[in-house]
Amino acid sequence: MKKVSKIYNFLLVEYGYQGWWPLSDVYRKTNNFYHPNNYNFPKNKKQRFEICLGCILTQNTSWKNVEIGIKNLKENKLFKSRRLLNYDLEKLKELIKPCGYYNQKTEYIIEFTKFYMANRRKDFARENLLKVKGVGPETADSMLLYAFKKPNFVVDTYTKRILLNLKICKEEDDYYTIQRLFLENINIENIKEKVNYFQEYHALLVRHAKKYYRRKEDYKKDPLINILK
DNA sequence: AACCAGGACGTGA
DNA sequence: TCACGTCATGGT
Repeated sequence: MKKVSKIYNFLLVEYGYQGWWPLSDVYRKTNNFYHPNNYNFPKNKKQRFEICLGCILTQNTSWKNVEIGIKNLKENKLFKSRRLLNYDLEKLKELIKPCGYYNQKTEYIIEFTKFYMANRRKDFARENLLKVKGVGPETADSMLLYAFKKPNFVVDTYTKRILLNLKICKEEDDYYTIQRLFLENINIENIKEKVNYFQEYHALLVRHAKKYYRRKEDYKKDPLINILK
């Protein structure tokens, strides 16, 4: 099935490099979170930690909202795990409030940070990440792919919505069925290249979905339908 | 002004 | 396992 690579090629030409994962201090002067066609991130521990927290904060929430929370955290120098754990709980909730679900997310972030500190010298195993309260399959894969550069494919609701519309998957397909579709239809050997590819692919799918998959009446306008014929 | 956003958890069946 | 309710702010 060459559909997987056909989709990628089309999206890349259509939208260009997306520069994920967005980071608050990439281009400080322009206040731009993105770094298109530069996969050399994270550059340090703070950036890695910021990505992990961002993965939790963006659960079922627009990135615009998350940006506000990220800025709040950054202004208070909270991308250091020990400092975050010692920070006042109610103040922390206030900083995270713009991200929505702020009570849960504050708890999730604290739980994750404890895990993060306890395992900082080891490699984060996916199964262990999933034991952390607030870290599900997508969040775990996002962290592994963007913060730890592991070749995992991130499946979000947009991904399934697109594949359903293109009749590439079925309604009853679960997370891992869809993930396998991508993992098994890529012939890139080099791990580094594979990571870059998966990072870009997921970002492109999100970009594309924002254009054609917010309202149902737009689904049929998706140019990918014709591309795959 | 309703509707939804780069999900995950807890519950009951 | 699985369907369903819940969590919540900010943008369109």
